[in-house]
Amino acid sequence: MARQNVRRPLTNPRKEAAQERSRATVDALVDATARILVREGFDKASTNRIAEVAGVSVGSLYQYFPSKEALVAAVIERHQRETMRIVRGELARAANQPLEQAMRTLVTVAVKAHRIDPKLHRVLAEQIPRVGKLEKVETFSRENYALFRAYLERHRAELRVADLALAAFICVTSIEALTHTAVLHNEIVAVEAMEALIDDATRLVVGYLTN
Amino acid sequence: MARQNVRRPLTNPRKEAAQERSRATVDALVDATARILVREGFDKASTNRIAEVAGVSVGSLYQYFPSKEALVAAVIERHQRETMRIVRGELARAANQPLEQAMRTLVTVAVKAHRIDPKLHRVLAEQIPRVGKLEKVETFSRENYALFRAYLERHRAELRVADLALAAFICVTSIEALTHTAVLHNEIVAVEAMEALIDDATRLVVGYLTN
Amino acid sequence: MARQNVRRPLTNPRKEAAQERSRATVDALVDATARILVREGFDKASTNRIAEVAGVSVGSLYQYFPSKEALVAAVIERHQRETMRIVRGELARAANQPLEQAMRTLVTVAVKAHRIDPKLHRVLAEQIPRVGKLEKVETFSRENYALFRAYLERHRAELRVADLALAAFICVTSIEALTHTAVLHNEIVAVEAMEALIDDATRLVVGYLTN
Amino acid sequence: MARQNVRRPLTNPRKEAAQERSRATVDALVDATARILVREGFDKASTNRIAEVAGVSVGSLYQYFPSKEALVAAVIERHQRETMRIVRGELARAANQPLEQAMRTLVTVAVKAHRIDPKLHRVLAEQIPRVGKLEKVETFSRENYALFRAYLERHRAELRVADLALAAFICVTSIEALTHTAVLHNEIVAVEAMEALIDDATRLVVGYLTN
DNA sequence: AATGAATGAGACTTCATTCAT
DNA sequence: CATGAATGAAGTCTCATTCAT
Repeated sequence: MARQNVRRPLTNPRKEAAQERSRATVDALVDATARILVREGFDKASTNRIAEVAGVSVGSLYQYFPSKEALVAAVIERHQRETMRIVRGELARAANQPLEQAMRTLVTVAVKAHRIDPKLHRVLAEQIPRVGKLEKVETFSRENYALFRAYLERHRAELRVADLALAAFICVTSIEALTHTAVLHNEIVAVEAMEALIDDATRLVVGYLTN
Repeated sequence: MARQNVRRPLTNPRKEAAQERSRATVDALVDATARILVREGFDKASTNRIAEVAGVSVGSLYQYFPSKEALVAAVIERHQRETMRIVRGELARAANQPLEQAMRTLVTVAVKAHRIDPKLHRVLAEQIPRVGKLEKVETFSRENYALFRAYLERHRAELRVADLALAAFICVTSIEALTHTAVLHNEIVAVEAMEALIDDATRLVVGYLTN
Repeated sequence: MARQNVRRPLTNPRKEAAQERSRATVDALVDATARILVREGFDKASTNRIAEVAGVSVGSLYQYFPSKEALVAAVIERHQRETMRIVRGELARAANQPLEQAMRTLVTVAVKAHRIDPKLHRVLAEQIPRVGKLEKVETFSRENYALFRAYLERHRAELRVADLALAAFICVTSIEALTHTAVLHNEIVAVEAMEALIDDATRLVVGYLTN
Repeated sequence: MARQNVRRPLTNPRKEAAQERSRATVDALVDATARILVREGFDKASTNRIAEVAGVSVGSLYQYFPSKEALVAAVIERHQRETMRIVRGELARAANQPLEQAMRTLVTVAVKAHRIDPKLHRVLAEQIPRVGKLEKVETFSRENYALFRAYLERHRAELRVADLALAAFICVTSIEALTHTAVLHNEIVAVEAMEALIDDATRLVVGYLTN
């Protein structure tokens, strides 16, 4: 009551604090969503439950996210951002490597990417379609595909494939499927097994591109 | 007497639909489910909607299917049965073909299989995990994998891969992913494009297996 | 089609046969209802289930009973008829017995009556209210009450109670409650225990009436 | 965190209704349930109807009660609590009274208890068995029985009954049945009639216990 | 902004009853 | 008459979202 009359400097520290609190709330909500998604599945992820796990009221949830979809989208986005952060550097490195090495790098990175949070990845892979547009994921694949294609263009001389677009499709799709399945379905994979997979996946695409 | 108390998994159908009228109803329901799944997605497939589209009352739906899941399971099963019917014969043929030809056969069959009802296939692929046990699908993949592996055993002499299990995994996974993605995501694919894909997918696995 | 033209003697044996079959069906239905009521409770007693247990189609059920209520009513009626058959004779005997002996007879008969089908009795006692009018039961109590009251009138000289109506109410209600509770709630009662109960219940009402 | 997963029997309430508005809602729901039970019977007491009569949405109903049964249980509990509040004091008084006076007190209290809300009492008596565990009621009877038995123990010297357990059973059961039936079935009872009943019921048990 | 009580459309399912065969 | 497939009103319950405090 009396509080409202307290003067504060114009560079409002209050606001900053508030902003920080907001960010914390948002994070808690996204965290909670991801956690529930992983531990209990999409169907258990009701907004009330999410808010509860986040230690926040439903009202607050809707202060920051206009809908449940938005929340799930945020989880996806964050997962993708994390993936990108890890992947981007290594992909850049690949750009300057000779073919075989580059392919090995790609495969290795793909495995790494799938290992960031395999369970979340799986849930998202399985339930993303239900969340409106899967644009985010599409975007991601497209970027991968584009980078790969560009690499092929630069190394066209070494290749024995006619249609680079097709070649890119084949390589990207195969690598993605192999690493995805390997990581998710044998959730605990012995290191050696994974190394063998990386070897063979590399040989698969290199052979295809160069023979 | 005791019969009635036997608990069945909720994904099995309820009655065998002896009479003709029954069978028509059951078919209409499965049809309707598939149609809604394809046109409107899993979330719109409420039991009331399904019954409505099937031109039947909800009561009838529950006379034959103990739950919504059972209906989806029936759709899956039917789709799988159809797929199998088409695939099985051709796979048998592949068993006696030389490597390259066999691989081409496999890829071609995979494309054909995915073309049976691509949209349905897509929905099922995306939402099967939600339907109780995905046993049926697993069974399917396993069968494919086993057949493939057996083929490799018989042709071991021609191969340059050490680990046949790994090789089978790589080939089956790649072929499945490539044909799946190619058929579903470019839903209308020019014949030539598909031929090129088949060529290259074949080359991909043959190269991998023999170089 | 041709059948309809077959001539039959006027004393139609067909009809008798049919009547017998009808009776069998009706009995089967009432049996089934009682059995389900006892074994599975009122809520499980759906008309479809009843028909099934009776080995008859629902359609037939409705041929003989206009509603589920009618079926339950039939069960009640039959139970009451059986009870009466057993009880009536003994009650008649009591009419000519001296007070104490008569009371003992009544109590004993009440125990016997409750033992005819205790579980059914219990279910009926608990769920009859739900079946429309409980007239049948009321009728039953009224008859008991009237008989008892008449007995008191005839033995008025020996009694030390002023209000015979009240006395009848007190005795009938107590005997009913005691035997009901004793039989139903200790479903397996040692014979001696029951004898003791009979002794004391007799003493209860005799003392009340004569002191 | 783990708290939420604790399974509770479905007859316990869900929340404690901390705020004032909540409590009002809960009360309205229990009230509405009792009212419908009395006026229209158990079968008409659907959750939607209850919510409607309570002037509340179904959602709110389920916010506080996990099932319809839980609501009925709440009604029972409340009724029992009220009964207890009235009865307990008087029973305590009886403990120190001489036999005849004590019995009269008990009978009088029983009448009073049945008069709290006779119609509700009747419905509950008839439909309680259907509501999961009738623990509450059983508990109640047991308490009565135990208190009565204890009284008999203390006055054993004056009694002419051998088996106190049996005697307690007979007295408690008779008093309960007489007052229950008297109050419920002659819903409007002239005061004198009730006095006469009390007199005679008292004489019934006193005579039994002491002659 | 935060809270959490309240909302209500809508999902799933059952079951007494009807009716075509 | 028998059969059993079909009906659909009605019941229970959930959950995304709103709104008064």
